[in-house]
Amino acid sequence: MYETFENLNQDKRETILEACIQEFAERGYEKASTNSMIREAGISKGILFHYFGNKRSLFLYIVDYCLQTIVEEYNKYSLTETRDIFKRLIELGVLKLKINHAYPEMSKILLEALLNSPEDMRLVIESKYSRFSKEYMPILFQDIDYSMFRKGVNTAKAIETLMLFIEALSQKYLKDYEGKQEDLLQDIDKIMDEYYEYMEILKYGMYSS
Amino acid sequence: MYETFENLNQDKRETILEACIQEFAERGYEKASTNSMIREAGISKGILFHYFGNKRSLFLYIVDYCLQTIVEEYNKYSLTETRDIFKRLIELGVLKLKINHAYPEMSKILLEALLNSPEDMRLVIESKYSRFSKEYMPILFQDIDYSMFRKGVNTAKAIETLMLFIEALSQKYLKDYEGKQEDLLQDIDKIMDEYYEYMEILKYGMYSS
Amino acid sequence: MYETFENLNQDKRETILEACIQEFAERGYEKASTNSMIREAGISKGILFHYFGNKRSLFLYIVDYCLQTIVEEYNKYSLTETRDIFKRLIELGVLKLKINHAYPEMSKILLEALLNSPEDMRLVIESKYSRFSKEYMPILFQDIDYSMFRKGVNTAKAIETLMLFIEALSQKYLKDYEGKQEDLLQDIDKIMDEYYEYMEILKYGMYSS
Amino acid sequence: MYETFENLNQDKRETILEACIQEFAERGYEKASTNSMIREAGISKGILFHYFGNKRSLFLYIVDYCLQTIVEEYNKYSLTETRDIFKRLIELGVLKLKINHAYPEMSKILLEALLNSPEDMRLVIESKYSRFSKEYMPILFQDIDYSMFRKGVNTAKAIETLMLFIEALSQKYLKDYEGKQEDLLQDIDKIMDEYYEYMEILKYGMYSS
DNA sequence: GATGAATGAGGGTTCATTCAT
DNA sequence: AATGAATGAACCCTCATTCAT
Repeated sequence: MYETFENLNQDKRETILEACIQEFAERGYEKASTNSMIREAGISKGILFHYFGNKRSLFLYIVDYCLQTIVEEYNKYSLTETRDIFKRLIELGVLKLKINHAYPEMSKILLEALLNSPEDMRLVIESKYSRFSKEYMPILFQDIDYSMFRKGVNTAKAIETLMLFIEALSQKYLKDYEGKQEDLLQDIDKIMDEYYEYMEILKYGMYSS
Repeated sequence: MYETFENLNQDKRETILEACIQEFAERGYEKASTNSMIREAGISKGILFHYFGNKRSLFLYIVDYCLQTIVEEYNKYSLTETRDIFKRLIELGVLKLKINHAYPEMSKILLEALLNSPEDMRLVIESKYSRFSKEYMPILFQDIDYSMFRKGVNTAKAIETLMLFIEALSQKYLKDYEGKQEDLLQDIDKIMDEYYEYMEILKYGMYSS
Repeated sequence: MYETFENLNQDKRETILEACIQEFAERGYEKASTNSMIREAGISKGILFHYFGNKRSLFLYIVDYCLQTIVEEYNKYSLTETRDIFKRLIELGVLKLKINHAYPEMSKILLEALLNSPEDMRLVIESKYSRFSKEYMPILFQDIDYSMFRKGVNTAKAIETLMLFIEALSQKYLKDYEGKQEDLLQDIDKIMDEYYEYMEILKYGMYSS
Repeated sequence: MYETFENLNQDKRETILEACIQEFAERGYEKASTNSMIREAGISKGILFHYFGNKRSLFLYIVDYCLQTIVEEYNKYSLTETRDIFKRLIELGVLKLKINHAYPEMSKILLEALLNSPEDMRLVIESKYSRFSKEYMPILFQDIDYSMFRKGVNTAKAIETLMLFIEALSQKYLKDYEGKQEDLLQDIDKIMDEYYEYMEILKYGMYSS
């Protein structure tokens, strides 16, 4: 399956992928129009369905492609060696921010796929995600130096707090920079400083002085 | 505009509003079917468009209605008199949770309207929101006792941190309780306890001991 | 259901029915094109589906309409009072012939509906038919004078033989006159004579001299 | 024409023929999918059309092939030497039944081809049939002992009656045994007895006692 | 004010046929 | 000879919107 498509030369393949990604990102699974895709990609109706069978399979292929691309991107950046969970999470947060910003359409597709896909695709998509999570999460949490937390702090709760917060912060920045001309990357140092500033507050609450 | 609709007797008006709200909440703006609405409301196709002109205007009207309803709900509950920002925010968070849970459809519409509406409506909808924010935010932050923050803490940043966190926490709880049989209200005390637990960690980092 | 359609003025209704009947008769259920129907009837795509919901319902409606028309036609002609099964069957055969020839498209639809309709419609269609058969068959066989059969003839077998034969004969005549300019009705007397001639042979074998 | 196909080795040729026959038999001319055929036959799209030009020609070729196969089968069985038309026809009827049952797909194709093929192929197909009939009929009717008919019986009419009846009877049995597990061949003696029973009735009417 | 019949572009999908390789 | 990628018209069906009544 999909091999017809994957035997295409890179140029054409990317043109098609881009057209599909753009359409799915902009309008979501159900509203995305295969007509728009073929128009944009400059291919015929028939060949799109020859490649992917139907809209559903096309979408799942695109989700796979996005997930793979994004995961590769994550893997490119090895996190700094540190046992300080704060440092790790900040790094992760910033990395996430960068990747989200570098691949806004793919990121949008992946997010929407998880939240708003039709019932019958949800399970499939969730399993794709969990495969990634299971691979990545352990790296994030192994060899944390828990001794730095002050006594009385529920470390599990603390870490959950941190992650929730990082997530929320990412969303905020993405929204701020959405559609703006100037690149988020230019401001990345300023953003990291802000991250640190926010995190310092949390850190103070969690670590022993 | 809309005045023919607003001259209707309350019963009919509410039947129509309910039908539209239900449909928009369930299927989102684009997929929502005006046919479903008129079927549910027991009115004719023509009159719906006579009232609202087109689907877009109908949706904007519904968004307004939801926003107004939700804001009124916020205003019903006067927050406890306190100058402690933590207490205020926890109360706000819980209030938000309650209202979201009490008006799940309206809340869903408002959220989706902000996130997923077509390009050409986004600006209009955002401006509706900001009008509300501008009205509500001051109440939330007037007469805060900033003296409780420990020295060196950027209070503006701290408050922003808190709000981001509350928001993220709300989303988490709503997701947890989404579709579950048992009522969120039954667990509200347990949830408030958890809120406090999380907040204690943050508070410890921000307040002087 | 279907009431929108049935409220149409007779002219338009008949134009549409005719177009649909023609298309279904010519190409069968699955191959029949709703596009051809609307083109022929001069109506829009939307309104056809507004009237009938979908192709399946449209077809069932058409089958009902044909069945009703044909049954009415049968009922118009009351069979001669006779207790001779031969006479009855000849009359019935000729009547069948006439009706088939007068309504070739409806007859074709009804036949095809019974033989070649998709699995999920077969039962529905069969039940429509059986309602008609149950009503009509008793009339055909009540008060038959069985004493006329010669001894040793299995009357059940004999009658089955007759009916099979009549059926086959009908098919032959219909095929002979199919598409021919000259009308079967003009030749009906000649045909009846032939019928009698054939039947005399059988009768001689079954009746006591 | 067709010669590239006919130069194939027998194995491949039969694989392809079988795949096409199966598909045409199962779904009829128009709905038959060339895709299914090539999938089943394990050949490429291009070569199928290289062999046969287009679907229409392919179908006509298949019809020819079926007709030829079935005719050969008829010729294999030489009818018992007898001048009694009844015996001949019973044998023919049973032979027809056997062949229909032994080659259900080819038989189905031939029947459908005659009844339901598109306008523009009907004539061509009918002429193929008639060539066969003209060849076979004389054998059936030569040296009949007409002296056995009783006086006053129009023998031509009588024979036509018999043939029509045999045809109708065959259809009945095929329908009865269609899709049934137990084999028609097992019941063939019982069926022949029934044939005789029916025919006795007719014979009594036609022959001089 | 109120109805709902009517429109037609657009939705995803299938398929015989062609043609560069 | 043989492949199968590519085409595009046709398939049934949906839907916001209009308009005569």
